[in-house]
Amino acid sequence: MPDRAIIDALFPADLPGPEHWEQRYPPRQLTAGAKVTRIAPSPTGLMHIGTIYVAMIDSDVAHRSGGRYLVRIEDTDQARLVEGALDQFGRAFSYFGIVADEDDADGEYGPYHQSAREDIYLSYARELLRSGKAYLCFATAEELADIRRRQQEAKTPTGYYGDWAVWRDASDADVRRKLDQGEPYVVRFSSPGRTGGRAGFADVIRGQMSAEDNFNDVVILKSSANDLRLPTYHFAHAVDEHLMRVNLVIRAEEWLPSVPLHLQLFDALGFEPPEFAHLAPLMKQIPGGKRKLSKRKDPEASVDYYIEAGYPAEAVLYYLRGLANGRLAELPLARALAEPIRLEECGTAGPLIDQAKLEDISADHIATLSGEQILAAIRAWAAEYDAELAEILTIEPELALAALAVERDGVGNPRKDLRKWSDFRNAYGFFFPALFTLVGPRDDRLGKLPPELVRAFAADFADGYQDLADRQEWFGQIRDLAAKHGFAPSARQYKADPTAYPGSINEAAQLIRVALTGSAESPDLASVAHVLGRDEVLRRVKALTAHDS
RNA sequence: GCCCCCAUCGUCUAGCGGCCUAGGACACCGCCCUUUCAAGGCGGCGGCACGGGUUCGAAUCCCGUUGGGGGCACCA
Repeated sequence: MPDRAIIDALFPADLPGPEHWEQRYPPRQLTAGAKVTRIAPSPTGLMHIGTIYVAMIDSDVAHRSGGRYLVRIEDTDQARLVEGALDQFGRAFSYFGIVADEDDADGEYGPYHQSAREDIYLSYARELLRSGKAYLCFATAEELADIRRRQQEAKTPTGYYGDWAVWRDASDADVRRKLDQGEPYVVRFSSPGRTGGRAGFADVIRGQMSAEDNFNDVVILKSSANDLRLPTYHFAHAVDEHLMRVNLVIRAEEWLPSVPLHLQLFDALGFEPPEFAHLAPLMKQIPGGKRKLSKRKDPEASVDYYIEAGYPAEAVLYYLRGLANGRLAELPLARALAEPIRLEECGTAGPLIDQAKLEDISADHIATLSGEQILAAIRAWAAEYDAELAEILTIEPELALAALAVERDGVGNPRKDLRKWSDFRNAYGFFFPALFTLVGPRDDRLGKLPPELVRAFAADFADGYQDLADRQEWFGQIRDLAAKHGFAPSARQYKADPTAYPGSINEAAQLIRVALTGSAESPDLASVAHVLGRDEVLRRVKALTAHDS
């Protein structure tokens, strides 16, 4: 046991002991079986879609059980903090409607960001030091690098343990000398584990597990040279879960190997460990294999990717829930969102994120929405990501509604041409004169039709154009003109003798389609024409009669 | 190098000893519908990684091999 005076001198004299924190954060009064869960993002960059995935599960499991779900910000790595990350977290959670019961804004067990919990960590670190369960380590970065190199050469496990852990049993005199010289130190956990030992533990998803026990004397308190004496993840994890009275830790599988260490930490601290549930990580397909979705390499790993593209939150959530519990993927969206997620049903193999599947889900979902709902969502999206569109929609909401009504209102099989809000500009932008560029007779989109024919056809069309209500009658205008200008009455007849016609009725219709929509693909032409109105139709068709300047 | 996790169509999965000739969804292909597209309808392609066991019987249980993923930081 080290000299207590040495240890106490390292901490503020008025630093409270553990009993203070125990009182300050008493056990929660919850019904039996209530789960307290937490999401613990680190503000070192944009939020990962996996964080939403886990948060959604955390929140669902907590609320189903009558428990609490909280957000804890893990900002112990002060060097890697990214400006604005916290704001982005807020936007991301709110976009997906994942609301915390407790966070920095509201909660009895805070502060909920670790950089404000220094005293708490210090208090428990001192306790471990006093009882000899932790020790001061003065090894420099160079010395540690050297140890690692030699271990790798000797093909022995890397780490600070056994004979390598020279400061573990250092004498008080040696420690005092270093301290007197003003050398910075870290606090290391004195692991009770030994090489070759085994550790068993239960995982809610995977059942009984067994792994090599931890024998590494990990750092629990970072360098004394830092302004803030902050803990490493492992130590903060043990202290925070206990004091926040979290009883179920749901996290990604990458943490599985450190469970033995965490269990040792909980035990050394005298804490009851929480239950663990380790989720399979979200993966990405790459040539020749798959790997964990990486924020650095994969744009679709970031939550912002989905928000900026304008995928409806419900669609993304539905997709994610299906990934968590396959059972939910078979259910209709509304039911799947209402059904509980069951940890026992979570898969153990990392699923690949399938963009095509998400888009299919999203298109199906948007097709169930009314024009008003779609417009409201697009306006909210555009306000943030497409200022020009936002302004146009503000000026002409009626036009937007009329455009969205085409093949949507009153039909059994609504159009599925919107997979995300950013698709709107492409699919419906042509309805708005401000977003439409007139098409001339030589435009590539008209195909191979000779410009003279295009001009003549368009002139004739404009001449006799009537804004007929009946779709068949409206289209009759094209049919009649097509016959007059020598187009084949059907694609079949045209195919039978392609040299006899400039094209078929298809090409004739396409001519008007391109003029009206600027695209070879569009909703029903007659409906489009009605929404556009007679004047706008004529303006666009007459542009086809223009002569080269 | 050491440790851990995982393994059913291209993808997500159902399956938890006989109901499996392995079911569904997405993707893909074909046909139908059709003035284009998006849909929709119908059909098709396509899988238990491999090798040993256990058993009357294995996708399902056990062992091994291979393959994939992750961990071994004063990052989380």
